[in-house]
Amino acid sequence: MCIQERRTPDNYTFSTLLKSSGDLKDLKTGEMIHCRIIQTGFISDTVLVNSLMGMYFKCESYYNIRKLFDEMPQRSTASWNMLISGYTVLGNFSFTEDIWELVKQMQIEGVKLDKFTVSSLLPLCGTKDNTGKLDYGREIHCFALKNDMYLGSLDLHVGCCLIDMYSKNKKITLGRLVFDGMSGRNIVAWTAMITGYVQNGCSEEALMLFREMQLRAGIEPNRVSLVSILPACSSLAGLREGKQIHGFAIRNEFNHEVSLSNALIDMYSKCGSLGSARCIFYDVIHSKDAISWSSMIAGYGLHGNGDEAISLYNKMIQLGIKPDNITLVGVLSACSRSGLVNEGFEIYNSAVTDYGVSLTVEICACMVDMLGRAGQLDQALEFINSMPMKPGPSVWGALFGASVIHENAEMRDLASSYLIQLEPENPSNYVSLSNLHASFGKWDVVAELRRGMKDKGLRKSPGCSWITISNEIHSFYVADKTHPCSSLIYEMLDDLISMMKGSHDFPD
DNA sequence: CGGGTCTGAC
Repeated sequence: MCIQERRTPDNYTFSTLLKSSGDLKDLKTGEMIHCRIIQTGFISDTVLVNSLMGMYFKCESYYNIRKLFDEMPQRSTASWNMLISGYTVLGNFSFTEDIWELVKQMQIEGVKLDKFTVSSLLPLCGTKDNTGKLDYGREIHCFALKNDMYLGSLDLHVGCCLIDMYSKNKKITLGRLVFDGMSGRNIVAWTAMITGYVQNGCSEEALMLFREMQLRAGIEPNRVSLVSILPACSSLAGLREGKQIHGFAIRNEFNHEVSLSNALIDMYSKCGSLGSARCIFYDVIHSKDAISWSSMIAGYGLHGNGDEAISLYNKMIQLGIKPDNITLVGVLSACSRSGLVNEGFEIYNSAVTDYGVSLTVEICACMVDMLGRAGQLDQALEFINSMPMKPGPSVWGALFGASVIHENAEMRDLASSYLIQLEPENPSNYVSLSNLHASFGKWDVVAELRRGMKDKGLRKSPGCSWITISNEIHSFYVADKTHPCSSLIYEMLDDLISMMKGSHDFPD
């Protein structure tokens, strides 16, 4: 070996090393570099401390970010952004103060908020559980408008965050406005908009945009965009569209990704093709996750196959995959639909005590539905009274449905009064009650309910079902006689109804 | 020195 030249590392050396150890999530090496930075006296370099915080962020070591932030002599916008990023992962309550107080503090100290700050704050303005902070989101949007983020065109990252924020707050038209105002839209922007439509129940718009992206903008879908669009196919029962996407995924070798397989399992089972769903499920050999199992279990339940759902659930447990609250909803609704009350109760108890599944209002609704459908209305009410949280509309809705089936007027009226109290603006609550009274011939009650709805300006969009037969969509509404084959269809429907009534599995 | 879109539920 020749004589080695010993050089002192400078801030660029450290910065590069920190980036690498962060990307590798190598906390140990990162900490060693941190030591060297202290030893060499670089710890007063603001940019270098920001790099350190970035490394700790990537290594998920958030409390070190706070410590560095508190101890640094000079802070730049990037330092504040790092701290805010830590908050976005940990949530508001893990550090001592409120994040919005922090933003206020930032402004008091005269630190300029930049596009990074804005795109870290926007995701906090739209949570999935509807407790979004739309007002804050709008304010940040204004801030972005007034500052340099709209110079030339809206920064793509900021734009995507805005679309996402508006769609999580159920303001999809505002999201679309942002989308239309963005230039140089890339696949991420298109996918953010498509996802917004899907999450707001606008599946047709989502599919239209997905097509437009490919045909007009010439952008090839990637894995994420395929995963985003598949639920739109599921909710429209669009088997054709779903199969096309599956084909595209195979051609582009996305089909071995778990997330895509999971979305396909769900799509196939909701589009009536349980066999295809099962094929995908058994094809994902190595990397099945809780979502794969949950989707398949729910699929069996959806097709009335309660026993299969239960045995798959047991197999999942045996293999050591931890069920979560959504798995439990799937298996319990399968039990409910197949009348497997005892089995359902057993699963419920073991999930809560053995696997630590935390109770959600959806799980409770499943239990009420299961007990209620089986005619155990008193037990259902007892369950509601023992719930650890406030029973929501889904819970009372389940009790209402069961009381109607089992003709328990007292229970029905109790459930109905809660429903109307909880959701006075939901037309379905009045319509189902009105239809029920109509079936008894109590037209005065019907008239009163209808008048009440009219006074509130409530209208229910009529239920609709449809089927695609050789490229043509045939749709049907209540008492719809407009289809050319109408008389034939009703004839068959009558036959089916009498067959079902003749079966022992039906109560009437 | 830092950022964006993503699958399962009554």
